[in-house]
Amino acid sequence: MIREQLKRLITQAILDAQSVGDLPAFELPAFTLDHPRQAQMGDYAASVAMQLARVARMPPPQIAQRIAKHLALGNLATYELASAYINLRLTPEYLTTQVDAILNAGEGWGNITIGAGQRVQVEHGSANPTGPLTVASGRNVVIGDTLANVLTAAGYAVHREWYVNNAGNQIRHFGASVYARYAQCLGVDEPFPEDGYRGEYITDIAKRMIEREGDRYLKLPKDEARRALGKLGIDDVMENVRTSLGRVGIYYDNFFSERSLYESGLFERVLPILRDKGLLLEHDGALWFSEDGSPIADTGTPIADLDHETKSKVDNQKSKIVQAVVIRSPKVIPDPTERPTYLASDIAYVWNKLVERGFNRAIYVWGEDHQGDVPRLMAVTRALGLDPDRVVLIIYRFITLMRNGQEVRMGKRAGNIVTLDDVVDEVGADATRYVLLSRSIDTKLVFDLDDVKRRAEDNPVFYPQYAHARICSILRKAAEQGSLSPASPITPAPPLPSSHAYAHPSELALIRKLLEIEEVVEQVATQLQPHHLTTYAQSLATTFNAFYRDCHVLGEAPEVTAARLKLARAAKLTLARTLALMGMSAPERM
RNA sequence: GCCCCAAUGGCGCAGUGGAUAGCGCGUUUGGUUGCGGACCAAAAGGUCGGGAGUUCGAAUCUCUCUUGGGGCACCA
Repeated sequence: MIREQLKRLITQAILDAQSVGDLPAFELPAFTLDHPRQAQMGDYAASVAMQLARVARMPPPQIAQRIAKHLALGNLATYELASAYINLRLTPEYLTTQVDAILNAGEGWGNITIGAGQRVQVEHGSANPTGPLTVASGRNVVIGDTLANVLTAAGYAVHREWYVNNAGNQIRHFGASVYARYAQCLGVDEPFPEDGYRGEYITDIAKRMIEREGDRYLKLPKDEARRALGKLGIDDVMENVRTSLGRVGIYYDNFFSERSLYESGLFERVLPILRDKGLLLEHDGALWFSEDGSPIADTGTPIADLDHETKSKVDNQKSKIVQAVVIRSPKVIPDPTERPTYLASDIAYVWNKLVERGFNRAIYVWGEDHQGDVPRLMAVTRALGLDPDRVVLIIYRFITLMRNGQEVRMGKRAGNIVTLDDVVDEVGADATRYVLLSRSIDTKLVFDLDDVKRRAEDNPVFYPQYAHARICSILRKAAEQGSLSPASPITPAPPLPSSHAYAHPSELALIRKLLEIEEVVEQVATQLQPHHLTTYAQSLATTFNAFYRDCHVLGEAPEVTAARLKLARAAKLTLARTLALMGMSAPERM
């Protein structure tokens, strides 16, 4: 990356200055290279001279001068001193060579290597398999999928996983609900369970069961029938979920069964690790996890677990001491063959991720309702002797869906859900993904269906796609005129003769913007904030449109047209890559 | 009560400890005898919620207060 190259050159200049005595000896602190606010100040600005004032015991401008004196930038960039700032400007010659570099990189353009092949798992989605994929889960899967795309581009070996919560109370209620509808559809007067799922899709599932299996479950003992139909129901739901995910371009490497944590005996193998450390406590017939092994008071009333202590002011959430969380209790789950509690699964699952499968990092994408579980998972991870830094929790805020100026209320139990399919039907997959990505995960997102549809003309959702289609149109026209072989829209052309270096400010601005994609990939991969992609896509399209306005491509002198066609192709490639990272299509026409 | 998140032009939001805080929508005024007007330009619009602190330098870090959202069950 260019920024890293420039940083290395500055570091070298400081070392050189020190070795000849222009600067005194000191340990070089970490420093940054920023983009100056004003373009006229250059492409990058180093404020390192100010940082060094104390250790070098010199006025910052003088330090800047002495660093600059040793700066060996070659033809990469030029520098200017502005007080203590060292401003660097990439040269047109260098920028010109980068257009070829972009086209040569092809589909790999924008990829960086910071991941160094580390194995990272992104677990996302993982909604209870008790109903269709809702638009609320849409934010989860789109965030997770996009991060997975970007981490892949950043050089990580990424594994995409959906955790199927096919155990526990909710599943029991679900099974009972399917059974009730099943019986009712077959004319049996079966009461609907109180904690049941009231959505109509349950009846649909029941009908499909009848079609496939007939009435044979009526002949089984109720408990057995409920369990069996629950299992089949989950399969049915998950199949539909997969179809819905496919419509927004989301695929998984694995669907991981929660139940398998018990069926494989893993849970019973991992639990002794905690027991041996004295972190498991029996109390009132239940089994508890207590991170510091502190005894549980016999209060006679249900123990409110989280009397946390603050271990560190820096990161409360992650380092909280968790004193008591129940792992197994007959009051919660009476059936000893069923999964004990949610935490029990988390214990086995994190072990499975980090030890059995050996991922370097396990990223969990969780909605804000799971925020309270963060300390528990971190505590369990520590207790198992695993490095908590290998567990990364991404907590995103929920979305509010608006239609006709009103908030659409949703609840899976009550059955008034808006599915992701509904939204995709209404506004399309690309717009759905774009909107869900467009805000920081830390802020709540208002998804106004009417907004996205109504203003299809001046809608920011389609702006980058429009720019892409516009480039395609130019390239098509060029092909008709014989300026470009239509068969090879992105194969590299021969390098430009140096006399045709790009010189127009709008050309150079566009190249600079194209090069930024690597920084965006790095930023998203390190901050795990996918909305930077939408910001970049907008500004990339804007920069291209300025080029389009100022620099005519076709009908200029042959060398100029050839050079600008190359630049247009590089812009098309960069737009397409950005859209692909967001999981959006790059249309040739709109 | 404890914990997490948010507060930035009229509205919606970006912003990596660095220079004159940006973008979209909206508003106003303009733009193509040429490649897609789903485009572009200009203008108006800001005490970055209040206060204190750290720092050469704070929208950004710390503390505190205010307001709003979420989480704090032997639920998931």
